[in-house]
Amino acid sequence: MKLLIIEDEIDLQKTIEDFFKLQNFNVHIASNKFEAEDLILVNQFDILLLDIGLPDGNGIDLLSVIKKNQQDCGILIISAKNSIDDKIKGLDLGADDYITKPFHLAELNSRIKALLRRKNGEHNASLEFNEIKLNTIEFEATINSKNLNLTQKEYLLLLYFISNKHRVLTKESIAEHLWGNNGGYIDNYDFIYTHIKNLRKKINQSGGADYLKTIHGLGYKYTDE
Amino acid sequence: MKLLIIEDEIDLQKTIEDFFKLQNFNVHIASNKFEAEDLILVNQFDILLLDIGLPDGNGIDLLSVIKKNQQDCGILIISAKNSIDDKIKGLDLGADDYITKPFHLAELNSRIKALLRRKNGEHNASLEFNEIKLNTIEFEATINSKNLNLTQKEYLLLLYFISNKHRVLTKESIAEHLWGNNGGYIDNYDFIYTHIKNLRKKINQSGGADYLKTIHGLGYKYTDE
DNA sequence: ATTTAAAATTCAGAAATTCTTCAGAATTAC
DNA sequence: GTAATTCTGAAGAATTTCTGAATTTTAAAT
Repeated sequence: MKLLIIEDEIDLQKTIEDFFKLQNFNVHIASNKFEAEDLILVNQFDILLLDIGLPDGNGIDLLSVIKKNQQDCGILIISAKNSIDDKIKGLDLGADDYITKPFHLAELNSRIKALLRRKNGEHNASLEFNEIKLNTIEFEATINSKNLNLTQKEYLLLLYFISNKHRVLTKESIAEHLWGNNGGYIDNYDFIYTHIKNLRKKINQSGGADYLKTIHGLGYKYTDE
Repeated sequence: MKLLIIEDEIDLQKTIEDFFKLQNFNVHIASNKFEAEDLILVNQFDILLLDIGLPDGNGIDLLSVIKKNQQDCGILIISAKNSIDDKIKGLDLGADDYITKPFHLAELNSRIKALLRRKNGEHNASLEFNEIKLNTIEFEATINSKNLNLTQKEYLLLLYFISNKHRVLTKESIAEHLWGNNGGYIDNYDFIYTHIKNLRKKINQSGGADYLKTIHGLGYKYTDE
């Protein structure tokens, strides 16, 4: 899960970063509009935390850039003042939720979780594919209700495949999603090969079918066609 | 993917060239405005890397030539640090992104990838011709929604034909498009024959008609006339 | 702080797939 | 009919992917 924090207060930045890194989020940080725009143009995020009060101008201006360059990104606005104006403006311009400073991490957390739930709920009804089910709360994968005992990377891999079933995922995009390698050039895919191999083996040993297909020269696809 | 590098520093030129050739880009080079204009008038590029500081004048002048002669080309400007950053960014010169020297290849790479993503996102209608469909995102060709299972070269070949249907494509231009043989002399077309043969066979075995005609002495044409 | 176990990554060789080359056959143009 | 061009199947080369094992990293427990 890729998260961008746009926030100028270093302390708050760090607190939020640590908190979500603990939950295995792939966390990126921008301290001002300029840095933020740079990252937004180049990366795809799942969640965007946007503080309105930035040193180089009102963060609301960023919303148009975000909307133009982010496909399916949940946007949560942070504002210092309890300014109704900003709230309306922000939600109007496409933000998904709104939280005022100061706030407890717990609240931020539950709002983000709710956002993710809504986002996934929309067009990802249940994370399951034939006999395989993913429990996204417990980070657990089961096959005919038998636990697959996946490691973290294996779980993330399977999650990525199942939430993009029937689509070819290139090794580059897999690397980007699982390792946060942001469009960077990779010359060695050995670790992907290994994790794919191990994932396939576990699925197989639990009686799952060979849904994880290799598309030679491109990447992989999870499908039953 | 056809890339033009307009850059006078030989070292940088070479570094970028090697890097993108590794990724199967079809890389062209110009060391000054004069050379660049020559290439721009004759070729269509997907990505144009333009260094502003050229020996024979400010590269910004080239933008009008580019705009006039390039259909759908992503433009990435390279500029020396602190020179005219703000002007470039502020002025609407028609470039899509810019990067300041010195930069890491990884950053250049991710900016170019992002540019391509944005560019493709705009108009990604799937190409089709009668019963054959090309999904340009998944690099997949289907015939009556049955996957043709093409290899990369076969797919690229079919893509080239279908995006130029009813037109005769010479072996020279096919070689240039698929192998990046830029105007170089070719004395052996065996590999084209072989790929054409294999492509025809796969289309045939999936029930497609013989749309890929040989124009003896000239090349090939994809048509139903 | 040390130890221990699990997970992630790297490595080297094997296997599979794709690409290119080749030689001979078929087709076309003159 | 002859020469040039195109087609074809098969072999060789190159590239990509797979695999088991070794190594390093990480996290947990003492």
